[in-house]
Amino acid sequence: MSGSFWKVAVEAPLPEPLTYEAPSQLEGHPLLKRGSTVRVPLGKRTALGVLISDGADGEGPFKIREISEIVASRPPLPEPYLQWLEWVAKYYIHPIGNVIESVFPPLGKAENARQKSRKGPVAPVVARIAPPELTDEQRVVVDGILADRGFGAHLVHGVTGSGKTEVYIRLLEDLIARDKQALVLVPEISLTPQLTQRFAMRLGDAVAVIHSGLTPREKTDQWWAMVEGRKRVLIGARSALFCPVENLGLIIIDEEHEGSFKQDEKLKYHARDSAVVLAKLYDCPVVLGSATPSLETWGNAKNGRYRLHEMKKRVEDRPMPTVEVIDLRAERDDRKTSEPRPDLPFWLSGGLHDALKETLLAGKQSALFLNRRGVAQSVVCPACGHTPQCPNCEVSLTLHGKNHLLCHYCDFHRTLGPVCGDCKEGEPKPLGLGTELVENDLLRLFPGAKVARMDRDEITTREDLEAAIADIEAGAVDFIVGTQMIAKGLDFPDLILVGLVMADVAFNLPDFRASERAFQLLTQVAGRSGRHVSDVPGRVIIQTYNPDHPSIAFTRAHDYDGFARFEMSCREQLRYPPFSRMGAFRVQGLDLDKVKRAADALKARAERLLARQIAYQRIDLLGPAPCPLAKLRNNFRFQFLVKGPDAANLGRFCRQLLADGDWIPSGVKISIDMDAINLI
DNA sequence: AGCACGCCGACT
DNA sequence: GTCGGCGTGCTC
Repeated sequence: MSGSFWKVAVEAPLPEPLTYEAPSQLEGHPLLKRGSTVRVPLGKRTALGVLISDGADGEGPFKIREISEIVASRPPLPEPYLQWLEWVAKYYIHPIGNVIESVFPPLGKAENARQKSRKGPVAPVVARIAPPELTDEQRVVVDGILADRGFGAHLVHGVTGSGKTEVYIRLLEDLIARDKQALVLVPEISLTPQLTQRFAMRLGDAVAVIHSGLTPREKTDQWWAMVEGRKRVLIGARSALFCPVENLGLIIIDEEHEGSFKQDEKLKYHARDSAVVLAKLYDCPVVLGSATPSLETWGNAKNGRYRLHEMKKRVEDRPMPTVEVIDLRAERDDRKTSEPRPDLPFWLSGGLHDALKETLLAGKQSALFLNRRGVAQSVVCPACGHTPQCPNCEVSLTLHGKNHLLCHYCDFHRTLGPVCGDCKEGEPKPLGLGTELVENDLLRLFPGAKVARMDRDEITTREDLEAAIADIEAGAVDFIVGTQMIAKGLDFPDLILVGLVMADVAFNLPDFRASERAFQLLTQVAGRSGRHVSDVPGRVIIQTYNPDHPSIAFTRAHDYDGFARFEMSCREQLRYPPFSRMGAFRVQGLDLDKVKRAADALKARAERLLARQIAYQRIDLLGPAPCPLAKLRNNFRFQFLVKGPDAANLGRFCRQLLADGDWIPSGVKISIDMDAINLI
């Protein structure tokens, strides 16, 4: 009595669904249908899977095994959601089984997980407050988006402090009134209590929150609360997209330009782009918000694929901060000639020093931004020029504290001896600077001042972050010194001065997006200043060796449009995204020679494929070349880029290129990163 | 991912 | 002589 055959996406790295047989006692079961979760035997164990389609035939080299059971506790995946998962697997060229398992609740044993967690509530519980009055600009944007409830991608381009969050809240209030559910995606780093509280104060207990600080049990609780419809709005980082809600009516992506929406390991999906596809399948709006949209999104807004909504003013007509640029080259020359200021550390210009002092005396707060942690970038021996390197990665070690050398890419660390390990003569000296050094110098320059350092060394847990924010809000801090961590989302009333210690670090990276990232970073950091003062504008001081760099010039003028126009024309000339799509093949392994040969072989295969099919003639091949970080955790890494005008065509090419992996030598791994953001 | 198989170093 | 290290390979 054989039952029907089913294709099942099993939670294992298998490229295709496997075929199983539904035993006769399952025939007629109401959950024996596409989207249901089942348990199946797989090798010597049992695994979860999702039914994809019936009617498969029993042909093939395998002996077909039976589905063990239907996991009835999990609701079947909604059809549009399942279609989305299939799209994700295909587009990002990732095994369907591994894509499917991302939608399983974090805690495997769903049945046990459905009890309440013992800890306090995960989503903040706060008193509701009355809505503020919308500005004219906000009103226009809200009405514009609400005008059409079907699919539409909307870019809300609003300057920092223009009140994008209030726009989101209004859209969510409307959505809750219509009995729908929404996903709100924010970069993990800005998923602060400050932000979630703002939502909770207006939307009350409709809000669920998922972030990396939660235990699996807590995440699972939030997951079920959304899936069962007890909560309406899920706020989370990119992975919140993998919560299969039934009633999806809106997706919001805040700070859509953020690179962290792209996952760069395992399933290398872009949460923003995937969200647009998900919204399309659910026929609902998706809202992308940013003060500095990615050029990909800007291109889509300009060519009419996305609707553009502009907010050019800060709320309550607060002024944009003034931006001053200090040329560090001139500053260095000054120190040789006119009255030298030996009291100042090398990284601090007289102008920035005076501004810091002034702000301190006025009882206000300043923030100094530098995207490098540690005391120094590295150390160098003055006698022989030797710089200690990480033995596992091709990078120099960073100095932390007095004598700790740390690799920022793997967990290698060692103590720095008093004499150079190479020539045994020189005494190693710090080279460059990091947040720790800035902090130390500030404490020396302004005795008694309170300095809060915010970087990954100082802030490791959510509690640390909450404590730091509370300190700053309470006015117990005079200076904030931080990395990226302070660039995004934070909103402090007394913060009126922002200094960028060395802007150059951002745009000297070997990446075609370096200028874009530098502009975004500068603008976002600058936007932290003076958000709550209506009379005097906040102040931003940028120290740089390249005052004429376009990223700086346009930041100074608060001119996003100008920057976008400039950068778009560069991209167009070089046929870089958004004027093309790009996929990055990464070839890695422990044996340099083997890896190199595999990378060359991959290119040879690509060339053959290109020559064989006319449809691929406009695809460019770049490389293979060693990755900018050519050795990481002992793995040698090569990169091979493919570029083409059409996403679907390029995708087909890449899938075909990876179709049979038989030729890949053992010990070498090849992966593909579609629409790669991180080319490092 | 698991889970096995398989072939080389230090231990009762 | 075995215990066990984790490299390699397979799963309907």
